[in-house]
Amino acid sequence: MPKRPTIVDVAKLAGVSKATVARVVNGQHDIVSQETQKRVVDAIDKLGYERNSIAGSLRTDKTFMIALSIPDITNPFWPEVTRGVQDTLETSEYAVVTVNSDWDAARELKYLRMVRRNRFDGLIINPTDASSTYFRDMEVPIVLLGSGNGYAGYDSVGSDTESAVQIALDYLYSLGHRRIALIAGLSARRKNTSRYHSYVAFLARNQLKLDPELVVHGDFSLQAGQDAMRQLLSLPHPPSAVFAANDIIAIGAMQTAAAMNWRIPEQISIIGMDDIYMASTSLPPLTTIAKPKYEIGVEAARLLLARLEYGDDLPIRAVRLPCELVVRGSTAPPAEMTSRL
Amino acid sequence: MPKRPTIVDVAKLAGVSKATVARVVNGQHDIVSQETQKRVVDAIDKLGYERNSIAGSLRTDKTFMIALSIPDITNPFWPEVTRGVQDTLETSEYAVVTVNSDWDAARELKYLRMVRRNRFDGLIINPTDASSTYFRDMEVPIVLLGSGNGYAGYDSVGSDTESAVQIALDYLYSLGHRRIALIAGLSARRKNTSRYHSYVAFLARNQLKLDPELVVHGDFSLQAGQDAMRQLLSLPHPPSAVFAANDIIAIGAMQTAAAMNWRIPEQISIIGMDDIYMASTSLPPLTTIAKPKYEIGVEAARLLLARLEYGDDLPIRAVRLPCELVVRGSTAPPAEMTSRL
DNA sequence: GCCCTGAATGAGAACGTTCTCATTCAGGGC
DNA sequence: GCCCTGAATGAGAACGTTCTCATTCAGGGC
Repeated sequence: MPKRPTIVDVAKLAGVSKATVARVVNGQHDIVSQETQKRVVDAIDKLGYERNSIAGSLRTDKTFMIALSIPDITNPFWPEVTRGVQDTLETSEYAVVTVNSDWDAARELKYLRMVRRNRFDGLIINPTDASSTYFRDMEVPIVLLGSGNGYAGYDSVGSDTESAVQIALDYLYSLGHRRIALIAGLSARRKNTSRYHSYVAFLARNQLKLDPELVVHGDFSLQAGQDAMRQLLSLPHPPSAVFAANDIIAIGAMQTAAAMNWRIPEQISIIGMDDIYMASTSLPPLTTIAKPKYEIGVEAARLLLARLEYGDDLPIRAVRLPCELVVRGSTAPPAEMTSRL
Repeated sequence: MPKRPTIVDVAKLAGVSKATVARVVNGQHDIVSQETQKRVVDAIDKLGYERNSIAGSLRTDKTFMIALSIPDITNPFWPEVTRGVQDTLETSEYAVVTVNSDWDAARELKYLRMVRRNRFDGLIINPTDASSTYFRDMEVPIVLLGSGNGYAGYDSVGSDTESAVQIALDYLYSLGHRRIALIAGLSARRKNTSRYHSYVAFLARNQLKLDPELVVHGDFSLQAGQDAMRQLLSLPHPPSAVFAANDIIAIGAMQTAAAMNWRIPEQISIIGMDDIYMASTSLPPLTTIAKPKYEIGVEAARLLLARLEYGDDLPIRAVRLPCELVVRGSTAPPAEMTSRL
């Protein structure tokens, strides 16, 4: 395999110094005379020269590589976020290395070390709980995906979950529902507590009584949704509507309802959160709160680009993007409970 | 921001040459005396030295970066393949840059140039039709995702779609179905023609007549599945079962069937292909042919690693992984058509 | 005619590794 | 005591850029 041509080969063929070739390659056209420029370009074409960005990175300490650390690309929430990050960074010539932390602090730490070793220019990360302490030594701009709670000093991008929950619950209320259940995610994690708080606030605002039987906890799985729904529908006085902490739970809940011969939405309304692709393909299609997934990715990339350009001159920003109610087929006004077959 | 320590700083502190530090850092412990080794390790710890892999890459011409080019990470088929690639390459210390070609040859070409410029060590790609000619100048090992037809000279990993289609159709036949429709993908693309051929072969093998009305073409979208199903169910003599070219089409078909008040699977059986996550969350859950997505990614990464290690000494390999029938709730023996409500 | 200015270009160090040779030196054989 | 061997270590070039200064030189002002 013949060696690839370098800037020196081009310089020799064009009869100029490598400094001049570098000027042409890096687009400082104004500084090089027309005539010289042409000679250089011709030589480049003739040799098929391509700039070696590794060598450039060594000199400039800039790699144009960014790491994106997410829990799992296989989880339907993340591909769109990833796509938003990729599309935005690519237009500025950055390449994105996506890694999956699997919510595992040890894996995450391994990737943080990779970021340092490979001299990546920046990091966008949905952090595990443990990572805060490691960030200190990163020496590289970091943008957080998520609330950013517990990570002072970094830009962050998240969605406005609190008001989104209010929108969902208000919608169910406006349909006439008064007995509304909550299937929350794992109570140990902060964001779910926030959903619970929003739920309590909603009840208070509408003078509704909090019925502990209507609040079920579980993780974010299909199974959790199925189990929770079985529990709710077995109550002596079941809810007429269910708000699930995410779409996967909601779809699990719908499966159980269908299996127990409850008709959705005639006998029970269900509303989810996230608006993953599946939400539109379930039967019935799921009413849900759409999180701006792609935009979250775009915005995170923008914050990082700004930080890369201006460094610490910029104030820390915490961007909260609005969510949106998407009404599909899983919600309707409540029916008389007695009409159940 | 203080400059990061280099191998020279370590050498100075440990009182040895940088060659010796390099030997320790690169794990050639046997060559360095115990005593010297300890001094070097202590110095590394004290300074917090971390090897600069950019500088190493310049010298060794090895970047430990791999590019993975897929159509779109947002398409539910690809995240699992991606995960398989990432998990496998990471254990060999490679980082993976995932890019989305969007089936666009110009985008793809842009990424191929990036691979060259950044001196990536290898490429795993699901190629657009146009790319064959560009591969010549890549000077880097390439593994193809897909059939590899039309790209002689490269390793490839795909699934055995032909026999998978036979398995699906045989299953429907074994349930008693004799009037089986095919919703094919775009006929312009080779792999769908292959599905059509398998369908025709199945009919011939079982002495069934080919009814052109039972073959509908479309693209791979939900919409296409919906339209095709409407067409099929409006026939004077509708099919009792439908084989869809992928799960998205199948789910679209189920939605239309439900909207037209056909009961699945009692009145119409539907079978898909791919086994994306959604297939298990639809109502009813979709019977489908599971493609080994994660394994495809793993195998592609393995082929690439082998090629990176042994170069042209290895023969070209075309791996075909078996598919598997996953029976869920969308298929059943055919009912009397007259029992339709 | 001389000097000054600024445009155009070149020389060469530097980035932080790796890797080839060269050098040092202890210990054993005679 | 001398030589040889091999283990341990060091010197310094090289990878291909970028970038700072230095140099060249044409043209204009006086």
